[in-house]
Amino acid sequence: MSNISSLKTEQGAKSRPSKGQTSRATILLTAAKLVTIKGLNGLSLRDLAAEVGISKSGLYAHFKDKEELELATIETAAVIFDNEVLQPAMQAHAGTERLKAVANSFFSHLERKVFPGGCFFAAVAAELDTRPGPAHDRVVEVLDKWLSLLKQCILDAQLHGEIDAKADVAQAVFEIEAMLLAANFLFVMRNDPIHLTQSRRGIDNVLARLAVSTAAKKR
Amino acid sequence: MSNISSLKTEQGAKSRPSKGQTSRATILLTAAKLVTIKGLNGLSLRDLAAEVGISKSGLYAHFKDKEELELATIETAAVIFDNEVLQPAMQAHAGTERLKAVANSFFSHLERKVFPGGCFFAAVAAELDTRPGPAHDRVVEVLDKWLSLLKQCILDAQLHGEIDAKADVAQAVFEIEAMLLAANFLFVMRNDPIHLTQSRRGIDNVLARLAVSTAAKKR
DNA sequence: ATTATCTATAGATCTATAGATAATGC
DNA sequence: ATTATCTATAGATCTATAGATAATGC
Repeated sequence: MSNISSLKTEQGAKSRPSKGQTSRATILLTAAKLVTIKGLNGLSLRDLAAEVGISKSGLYAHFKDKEELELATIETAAVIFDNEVLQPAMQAHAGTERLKAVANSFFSHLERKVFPGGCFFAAVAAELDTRPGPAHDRVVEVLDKWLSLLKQCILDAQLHGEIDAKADVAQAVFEIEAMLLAANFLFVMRNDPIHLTQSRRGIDNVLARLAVSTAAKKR
Repeated sequence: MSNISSLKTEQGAKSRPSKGQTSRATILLTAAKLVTIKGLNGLSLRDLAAEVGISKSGLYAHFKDKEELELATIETAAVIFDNEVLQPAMQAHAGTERLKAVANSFFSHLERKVFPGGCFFAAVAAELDTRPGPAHDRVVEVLDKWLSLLKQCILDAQLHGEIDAKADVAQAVFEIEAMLLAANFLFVMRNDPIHLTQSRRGIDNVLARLAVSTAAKKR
């Protein structure tokens, strides 16, 4: 509760936001965090309004209906994820170095609880996987972009000779993604950073195998 | 809708169950399936009653309140998972053979859509990870038992000399679990069995590495 | 943005009743 | 055969809460 609303204090203690300034951005940041705990479905406008500190009707000044709020929340989460995880990793050199940087910034965003319920898109994807609609489609888009980034890292690593040019790229992406998903799942469930270490080592193990073994044929 | 309720026809067309026989078991089977689509939270008594074909009040003849129904549903899912995934695998010899059997029966239960939304416990765990309560605790128990089984397979494999006795068991369990979680996540999301194949190969890759490399030191 | 209000739906409770079974009387 | 009783259910209804809208204030 209070620990969530306190997160908006990042805006600075200097100018305490007057109620009239409780902006769309604040609503969406709060919504994005709450969604990882309660789910898109479980997030009620009442709870959200209370958490933000405005009335329920105040939300309707910013969003036509709940669906519009949900879609905007997803966009906000995508921007946060981009800023917190993707952009920092793009500083690293392409290839395995960048892949490890992606993993590390992902782990960091879990540890710092950028979203209290772990990776926003893992949580929402699991909730929406069997429920069609625009929200589902948008989440799948973000995940596809994420997997494309992982794939590009593998391809670059091949160009740089860091991993075997004959390696099965899709298989490598699957295994890396598996390590990251498991890190999120287990870390959120047990709140034990050991799982981040295990995931990091798991990725290293995958990369080590691909760097050496030229015998890894596809069946 | 209809495809879910039709699943109870396994009881046989011979003795069409009279309304008086619409049993607790039918309710719980239907509930377990629906939960993997709508979530524990998203499952309304109205929807469940409609799906089963009884009135809302009929549900209260079997369960004190929704929480009792949720807990009973989790128990039912645990029994189904045991029958569909764990028991078949226990037929295989202990060690890597059993580990692969567990994975295969897990994949099979996904492909056959024993639960339409994929692995019941992965779905519910993701939903409940940050929401305390008896349901959460019970789900964690089931997952712990599951991870213990994977661990025992690795230990047996070490005894049989199938994998390096110096291998880090917890790390191996993490990596195997990662492959299984990713299989569920991606298969449910895309409905493409390629992800089951990738997961199977991922597990083979982990086991192959542990069988050979005695150089795999921790850190 | 607020307050007041609306409609739909959530979980839950109550009363009535259908159909079956058990106990009893003749 | 009769009466009492049991079990499982339907239908009506209650309170709380969901999303949503209208009128209004600053």
